[in-house]
Amino acid sequence: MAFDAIDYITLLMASIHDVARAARVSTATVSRVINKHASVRAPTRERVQAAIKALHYRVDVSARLLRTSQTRLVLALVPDLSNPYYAEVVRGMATVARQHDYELLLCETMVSDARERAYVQMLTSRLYDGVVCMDPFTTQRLVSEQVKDLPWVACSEFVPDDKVPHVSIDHRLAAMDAVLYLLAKGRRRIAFVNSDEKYLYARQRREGYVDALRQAGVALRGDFIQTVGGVDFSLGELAARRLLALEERPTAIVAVSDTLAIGAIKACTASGLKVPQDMAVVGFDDIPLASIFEPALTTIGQPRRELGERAMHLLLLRFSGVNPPSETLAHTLITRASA
Amino acid sequence: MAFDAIDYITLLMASIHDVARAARVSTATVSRVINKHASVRAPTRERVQAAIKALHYRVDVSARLLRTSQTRLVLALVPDLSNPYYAEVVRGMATVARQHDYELLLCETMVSDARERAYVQMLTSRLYDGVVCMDPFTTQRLVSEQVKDLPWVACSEFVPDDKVPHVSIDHRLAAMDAVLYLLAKGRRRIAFVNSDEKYLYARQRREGYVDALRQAGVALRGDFIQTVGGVDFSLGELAARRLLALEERPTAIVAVSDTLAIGAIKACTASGLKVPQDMAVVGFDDIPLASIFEPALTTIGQPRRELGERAMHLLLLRFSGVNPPSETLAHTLITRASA
DNA sequence: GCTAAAAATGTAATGCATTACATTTCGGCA
DNA sequence: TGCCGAAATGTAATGCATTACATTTTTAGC
Repeated sequence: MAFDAIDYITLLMASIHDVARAARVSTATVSRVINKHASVRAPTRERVQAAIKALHYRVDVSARLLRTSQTRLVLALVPDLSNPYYAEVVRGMATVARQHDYELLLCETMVSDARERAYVQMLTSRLYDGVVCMDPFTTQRLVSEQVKDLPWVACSEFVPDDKVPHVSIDHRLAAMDAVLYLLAKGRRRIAFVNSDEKYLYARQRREGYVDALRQAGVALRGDFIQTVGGVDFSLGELAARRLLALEERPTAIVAVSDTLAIGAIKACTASGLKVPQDMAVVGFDDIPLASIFEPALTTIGQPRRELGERAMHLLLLRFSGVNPPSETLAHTLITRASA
Repeated sequence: MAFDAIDYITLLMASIHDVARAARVSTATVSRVINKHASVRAPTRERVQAAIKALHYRVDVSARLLRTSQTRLVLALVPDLSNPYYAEVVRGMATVARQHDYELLLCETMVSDARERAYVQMLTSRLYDGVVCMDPFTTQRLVSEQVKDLPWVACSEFVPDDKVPHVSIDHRLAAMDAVLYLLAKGRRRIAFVNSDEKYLYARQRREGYVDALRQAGVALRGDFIQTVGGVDFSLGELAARRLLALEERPTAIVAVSDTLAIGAIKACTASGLKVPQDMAVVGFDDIPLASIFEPALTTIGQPRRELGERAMHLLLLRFSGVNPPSETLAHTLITRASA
């Protein structure tokens, strides 16, 4: 590629002054053209637009930002992109954001630890007009202490009793529903596969599991609760293997995510058990795979897209100075083959 | 919460001047403390840090940016987050980026169409020091014409013969390997399930499929190529159903993604076929699910993490003014139960 | 205790777009 | 043709951190 005139100009990154000079107007007029103010005459506007084009001019967001302190950028903090749960939630957020001329950016937060400084730096950079946080509530509590002046809403995970608005299902009730369903099907020996109690959902679902059993008068067994620290398929397998190694095996498993449930099913069938006959399995989230897997997964469906949409709506409300109430959306028990 | 002094200050968003005044130093000294210059005496530094803390001061990135034109932010353009392929690639990018003090942000680009303006605006905002693009090459071509002055590398997808550095596997060869493997297993009637040829990988893999059959002297059949426009499980099912409806059914399927392959298997078993006996299926990408699914998926593995890592390395090289050569990484055929 | 060199700190220009307010130009009407 | 109000355009201040260069303070050596 030759080093021609256009490249040269591009290299210099034309400013609004260059455009103004080229179009023989003032910077104010250029700014008016850029921001579509009505009071610019057509010939002037055209001259300016031609200059913008010729010079490859683009607004420098940082300079604009310096005056308007608005980026129309929203940040979504997603703990783990390999968890298919988040994809649809994020899509809900992005859709609503774009309807209102905001752009959604994502940051995967759990990639490495000991990044708290970078994390806080990012949030205090004033580069984003707001944040939707899906991080574990344990993290949220820490971070929100340090980040005071940024419109902030929580989605799925939230600090209970906090003034930060959030959108979520009722995790405790959802887990109860799963357990009650299994009880209704005649299962008594119900195990619980949990991910990591740094997540509120994990804590509350465990509580729901415990409460449901208690209500039904079924004795709790500590070794029926397997907490494996994540939601990978392999961790589901691990949990199931442990459960199968017990003297008295469970006959049903509630897992806090579909991926764990699928891993568990895999381990069960691998050791010759039939699902659901020998082992009923209920998952959580109704990820796309849940209906495809064999056996198709009975699961607690979350309105994932809606969760994202509502979360973004709450954030937009915060932008306009309102402090909206939190919302609890309805979950659904989706019965398929696995239980 | 009471409207106390600290809230008030926070509301006003203290600037470097406020800190300077509070610490009885100049703004230059505050700046030096912030940026960890050596030449500030300990007592001064402490005074400044105390003031920063007391005033809840945070650097305004847009102002800093205005002078330094560096954000240490890198943008990754990801077409589709629900495709599990990308999660690991992105993780590779993020890891390398953070090692070099860059933060990786993601933008899901295929959420809605007719967004090209927003897209270009985002890329010309000068808010990012560089971009790693995984968008379909058809899009890349269009966009890169409009975005001239941003360090740019491509990952997996790329515009052939372009000067933009990229990292990818050899898609054509990979598809050939899949087909050759099936041929070696004695299958002749091999179908191909494709996603969307706006992706280079789709085009090149189809070419590989065609070339492999041609080399083996197997006649091509147009109806054995099913292009379904995406990689959802359900599209895989759709493609398989179409193939099964043919007078002369294929006995093997190569799908351009594991999700399509799994959908196809599902459709096959649903109509009573046994995989791999009646229908051998080979997928692409070796997503986590591939080894968990029943039957476990034979697939072409991509070094996903490494693709991301290398792509970010290329971008970092671009930052230092180098125009590095593109890289082709090795794929692997991973044989499991499905073929 | 004095001086020169080094270290610490300060001054002020700079980057770029926005916008309140000031000025010029235009169109319409007498 | 001349004048007025409206429309169009221009002027210049502003936001905030960085940094070259200038100035002050400290330190070391004698």
